[in-house]
Amino acid sequence: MKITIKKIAELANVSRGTVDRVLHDRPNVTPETKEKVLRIIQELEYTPNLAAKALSSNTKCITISVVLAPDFNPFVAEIKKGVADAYEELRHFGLTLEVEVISTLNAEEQVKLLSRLEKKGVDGIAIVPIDSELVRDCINRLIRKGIKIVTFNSDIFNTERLCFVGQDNEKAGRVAFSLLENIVPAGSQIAVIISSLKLKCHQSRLTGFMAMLGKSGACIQTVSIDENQDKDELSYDIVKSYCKLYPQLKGIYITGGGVSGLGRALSEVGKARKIKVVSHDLVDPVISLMKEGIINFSIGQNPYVQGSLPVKILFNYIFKNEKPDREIYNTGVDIKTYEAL
Amino acid sequence: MKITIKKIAELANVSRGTVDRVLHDRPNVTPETKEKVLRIIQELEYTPNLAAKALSSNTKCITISVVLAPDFNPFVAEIKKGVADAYEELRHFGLTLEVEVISTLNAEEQVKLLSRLEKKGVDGIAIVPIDSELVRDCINRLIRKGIKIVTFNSDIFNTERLCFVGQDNEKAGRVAFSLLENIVPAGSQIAVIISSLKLKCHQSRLTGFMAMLGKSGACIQTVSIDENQDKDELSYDIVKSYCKLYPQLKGIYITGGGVSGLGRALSEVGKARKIKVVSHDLVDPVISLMKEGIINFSIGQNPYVQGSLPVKILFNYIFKNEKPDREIYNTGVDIKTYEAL
DNA sequence: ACAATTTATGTGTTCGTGCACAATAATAGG
DNA sequence: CCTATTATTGTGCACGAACACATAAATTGT
Repeated sequence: MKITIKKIAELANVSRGTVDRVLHDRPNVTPETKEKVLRIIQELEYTPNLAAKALSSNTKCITISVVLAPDFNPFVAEIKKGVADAYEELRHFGLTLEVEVISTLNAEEQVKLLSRLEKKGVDGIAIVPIDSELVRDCINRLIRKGIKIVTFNSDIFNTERLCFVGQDNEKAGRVAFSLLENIVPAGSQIAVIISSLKLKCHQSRLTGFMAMLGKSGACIQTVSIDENQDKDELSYDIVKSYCKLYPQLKGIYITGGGVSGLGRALSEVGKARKIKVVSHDLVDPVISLMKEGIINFSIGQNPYVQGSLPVKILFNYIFKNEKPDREIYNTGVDIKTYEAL
Repeated sequence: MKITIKKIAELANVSRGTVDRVLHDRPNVTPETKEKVLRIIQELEYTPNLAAKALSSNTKCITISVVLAPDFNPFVAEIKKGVADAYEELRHFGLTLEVEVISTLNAEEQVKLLSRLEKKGVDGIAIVPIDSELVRDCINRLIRKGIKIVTFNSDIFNTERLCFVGQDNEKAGRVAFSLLENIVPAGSQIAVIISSLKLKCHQSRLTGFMAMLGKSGACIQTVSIDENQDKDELSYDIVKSYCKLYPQLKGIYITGGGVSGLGRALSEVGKARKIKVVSHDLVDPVISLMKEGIINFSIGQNPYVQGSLPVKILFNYIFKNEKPDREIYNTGVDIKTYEAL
């Protein structure tokens, strides 16, 4: 049995127009009428027919922009695929989509782009925000203007963004630990190279990793934690010094970039494939090193979903008025070996 | 710029009705008219507005049935979630969905169910087919009657099913090898327990696994391959004899069920956590054993996609007349540790 | 009390397709 | 040549929601 506006109107002894006004919370309806209609709507569990909705309001399409930096590369392809699929699914409902790619990780440029989108009058934005005051203020301004914003891949705090779609970094850290624990002998010494202790996502990875260490039965020991700022040169130096300081070192967990430097150092000191390595993401240097067997596992974060879900969330909110049911949507913690790519 | 049937009609100097006839390949259009209209359609890259399409033809909805056996359990929840999400996405286009659960792996019952669906007049069926002549014949009969069928999770050969959605088992086998190679010392002896050498999917897993052995640089050796018919008792006996015959055994790859028996045997001979184990799927006994550390990795196969994709494929074919672009859709080879669940 | 407003409610039309039916053109049969 | 038949083409309406506009009821001011 199909519930339509017309049917509700009949049951409530009012016209279609009145039901429409109630549904859209428009003025000029007496409280009693409104309540009566609302009750019937709830009783019959009315849900609007999206096809009809799209058809009738297709003159004024929804516009959603996806903003992403093209730097983290093999990633971006998957993100774009996710965005494209979501669009294909939703365009029939009157969604217009624009993908804006900024070529730098520059906060000013991102703000400039956001301001342009604001002027253009987009309804929603999915963005990988750069964590800076400039961007934060800009995002909050757009949100106050009624533009809906979802962050993905990397979050930005103190904003009223709808929600965030990205990895559960603590879980990723726990998984990294369990992988290392599996591939090194019991009691082994392992070390951690973290991008920056200041960055939330890397902090979380470390937190998750260390939490596992604290558990009973943990059979490896962490001997050192160093920052490499995602830099190959720093990784290189750090790994070289590790090999000197800890000749018994059996594993390294590297939370971010700079894997090439690590690979070079390990090869030079003849420890490649002897010291086991767990890294993150499936960027090109990681894939190469996995192929060579120098990196044993890398933890992926499902860029496809990071592309598709924000678009869907924005659409559901703007078009269907369905609020996202949580503030953080975690994409997978995907364990990858070279063969599993 | 939006291309509609009306616009095409104007450009071709014909009526909407004629364009409609051309679009649906209906009779009574002169070849010249048809060609003219077809040319314009192609030139303007007309794509029908799905919303309008759904709206106009929502009296005669498409009906798709999903048939699955509830045996492989935690799985089924995810499959159902996938089905539900696909439905939620497509119901606005006039899709009706029915999920039929058969409680046995009995071929006759499955045939009975299929015949019922046939009489009922469903448009499409997504099914985990039981590999038997009975089912094969039945499926082919329904297909000849015009019912579209997609298989998932497990395929059935010599049928004209639209396509199959399931795991790439050879890849899974390769991944299993790489996991074992990572977690046992170089040169270790490992053994394989396969469900049945007669079942295609398990064969493929073994093929993938052995292919890796053949590669240069493979640093483990396989000492034994045995069938356990998914039975715990057989696993138990096999593992016990392994431990006796190969005191140096360091790893086991088990391609199917019967993991509990394996776990029991390992514990009894004091080899639990000493012999590393890679298994398949995330059924309850596997999860328990992963928690205990007895199974180190299990390879999942993305039941969510196995639920959602067949529904989408059927819908696209029946509603939009879009043929699937391949015959086999591989769902992921998901490496799982207990922490990554 | 009556016109001018404001507030509440009702109606008609639009979106793009699909399909039933109406109208016209072409052909066949006598 | 005219009618019966068939092939071809054209038109109207329905689907369900949104919105502009039309009407009716209630309120205000004088």
